[in-house]
Amino acid sequence: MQEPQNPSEAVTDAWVRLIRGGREVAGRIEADLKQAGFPPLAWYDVLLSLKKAAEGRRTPREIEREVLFEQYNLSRLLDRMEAEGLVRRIPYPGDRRRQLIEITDEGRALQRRMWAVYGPAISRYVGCRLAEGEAAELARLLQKLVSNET
Amino acid sequence: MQEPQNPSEAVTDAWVRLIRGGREVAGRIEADLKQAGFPPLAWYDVLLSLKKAAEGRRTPREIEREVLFEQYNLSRLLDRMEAEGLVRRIPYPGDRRRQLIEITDEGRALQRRMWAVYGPAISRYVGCRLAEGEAAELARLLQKLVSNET
DNA sequence: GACTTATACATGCAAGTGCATACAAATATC
DNA sequence: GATATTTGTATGCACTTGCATGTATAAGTC
Repeated sequence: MQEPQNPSEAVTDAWVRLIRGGREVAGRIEADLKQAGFPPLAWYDVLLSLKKAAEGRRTPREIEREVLFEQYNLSRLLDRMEAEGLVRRIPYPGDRRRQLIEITDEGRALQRRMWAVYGPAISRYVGCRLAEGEAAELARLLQKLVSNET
Repeated sequence: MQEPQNPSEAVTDAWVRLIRGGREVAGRIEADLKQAGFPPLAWYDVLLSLKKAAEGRRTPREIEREVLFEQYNLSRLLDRMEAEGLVRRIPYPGDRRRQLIEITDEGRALQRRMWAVYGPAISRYVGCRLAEGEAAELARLLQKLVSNET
């Protein structure tokens, strides 16, 4: 593999816009959620991850990997979510180190109510600004950034 | 303007990858910087913003807008950077509410030393994964997300 | 020119995060 | 099967961030 040199202008530009754009759009969407009285996106990510899982259960490790959370960070987020009755920690059969996080009915309900704000926000701040083909192309290019090399 | 509906799958996908990809790549780059003993990217952003400015000076407001920082956040970041001798606060002529932030020689030096790590990191984690045209296309698409509408 | 409003920056306090490390159970090693 | 290593999760502490608000100066209004 080629030793890394200084990046071209196009590459630097893409990188800067990736960060700035991501922050900008995330900020707008988070603002919509907050204004509607909802918790941050991280909560939604966890709820959705659990909802998609079989029986609404996942280990913390699985959630971490899916939503790119630090272990200690997720641990405390789950504390808060459990305190709100959105998830429940249950023992992992056959391994007492582990645990399963299970989404509650209340958690499912919150996920649905958040989507009613979140979905339209994605449309407003992303969908409305890109043609369908552009969105697909953007997704494809971003995909290339996260493959497992280097 | 169209009332926002639920986003298409391509749009949602682009959004999710934007956030996840941005976090992932930023994490890798920050890790390289930290490992080299440097402060976080936010510091670099401020230093570069000042360096590009005429006489190495900008008001906090200008910096905020360029790097998308919260006001209170930048205020405290500048405290830390000033404590490290990287920038200096000087009075703004004709308006005693404002101030000018000026980069010091030490600040310029740090920016250069950080670039020696940062530039190659951008190459490694972005440049190496995209053809030149793809990088340009990515930049173009991301650009569309931050124009001033809605 | 007194009074209100707006702008620029700072700050107390609560909440979140990073880092290192602790703790506990499981697995590997001998 | 005792000991060391690894894996999964939690936590103390320092630092950072968000929110609300404070302070000071400038600009607008009458």
